[in-house]
Amino acid sequence: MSEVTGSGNRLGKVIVGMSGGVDSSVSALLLLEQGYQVEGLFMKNWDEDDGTEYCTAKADLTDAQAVCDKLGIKLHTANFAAEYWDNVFEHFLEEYRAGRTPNPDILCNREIKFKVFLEYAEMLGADMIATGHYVRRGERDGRPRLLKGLDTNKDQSYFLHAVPEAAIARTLFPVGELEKPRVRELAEQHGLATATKKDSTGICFIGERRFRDFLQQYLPAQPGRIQTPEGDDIGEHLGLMYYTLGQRQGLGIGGLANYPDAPWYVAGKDLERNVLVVVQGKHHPLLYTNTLTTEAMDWIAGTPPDKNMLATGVLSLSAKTRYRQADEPCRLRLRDDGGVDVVFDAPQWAVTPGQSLVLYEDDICLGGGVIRGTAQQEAQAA
RNA sequence: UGGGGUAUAGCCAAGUGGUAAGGCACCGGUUUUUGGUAUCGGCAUUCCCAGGUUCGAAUCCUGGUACCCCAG
Repeated sequence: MSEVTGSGNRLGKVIVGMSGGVDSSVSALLLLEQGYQVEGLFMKNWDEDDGTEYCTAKADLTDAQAVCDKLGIKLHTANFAAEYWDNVFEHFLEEYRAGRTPNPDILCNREIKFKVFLEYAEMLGADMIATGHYVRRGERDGRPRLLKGLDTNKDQSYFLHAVPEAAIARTLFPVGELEKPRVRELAEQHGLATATKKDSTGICFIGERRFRDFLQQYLPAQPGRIQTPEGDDIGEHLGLMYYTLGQRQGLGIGGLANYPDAPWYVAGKDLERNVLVVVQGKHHPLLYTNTLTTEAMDWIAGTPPDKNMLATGVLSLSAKTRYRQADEPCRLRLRDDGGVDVVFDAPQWAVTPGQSLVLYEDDICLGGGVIRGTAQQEAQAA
């Protein structure tokens, strides 16, 4: 364990995005030990009149401040709520209105943390920024690459796949080199207030909440029928936008006289008829597909892999269709509109439009794109 | 108002004299920087109602009530 040097200007000034959690706390600690000139910045990007949320944001700021005090570094604060609303949340709602299931945190990283925050940090004189993400920055052919975190259980590259190379080049990810238990251990050893704080979940900056109730504040209910693919009417839904493919909870479908005992899962949305299509059993065939198409891709390198290399299959590509899912081997074809057609070796469960397909070549995250649909889904729609 | 059948938790449903299975739903915890998934736990002092038989009844008997089916 190197000792805290404090002085170091030779490595430059780094501003760490401090969330009030243990990961960003330890990131700041590690950078200090490595000899950087470190400052923190706490972002508040969601203005909520709701009392409880206000309190957790306030508690997070208090924690971030406590850690900075302990480390002897300055903490800046910033409010990017306007940018968050315009560049993340509006799009989030638009996707839901279209019946899809967006991942706002991916946009939040591209638009806020690695854009607005980066620019703001540079304005404050930073040479680099840092975050508490579990990813690593590597290099290939002299260019920076986004790599999975060393702790594969915590890897967060899925959320950063849309961040461009130029931003990756200016960011440090100290905890990406560590296993999570080690991060907590370091926080403990250095007496950081966040050492045993529970990991936060829920939409970044918005937090945990009853999701359907939250959406209902922005998207009015539009009740309709719940039906099986055969057309049997077995229940009522509150509005197609409140459900997502593969969802089990919240359907309210109890035991039915002429059906087996298995639970029901959402398999599709018929926007025309406002019907939620459900199937029974986790392994119903309608929940599986091995092909999908995406919207225009975000390639971290700025350009897609070489067409010939894709065609010959020399690249061993894998991809996931949602966070915390094993990468699955696949092949892909580039389309002229910037999207890709993907074929997985094995069928994938509940591939969901609006979520992102993220591509990997071993540990290297190549980029990804929003899932438009599967061949099966398009056939159903037609 | 002749015959037959069924009444067990929000729903489906086992149990036919020995002290209420199971599943789904729902609620809570865990996992998780999206949504979702998964996982663990909770969930009928009581079996349509009222009497009776019995050491003991959801289970047997009697009388009601409700619903279903077939005959009208």
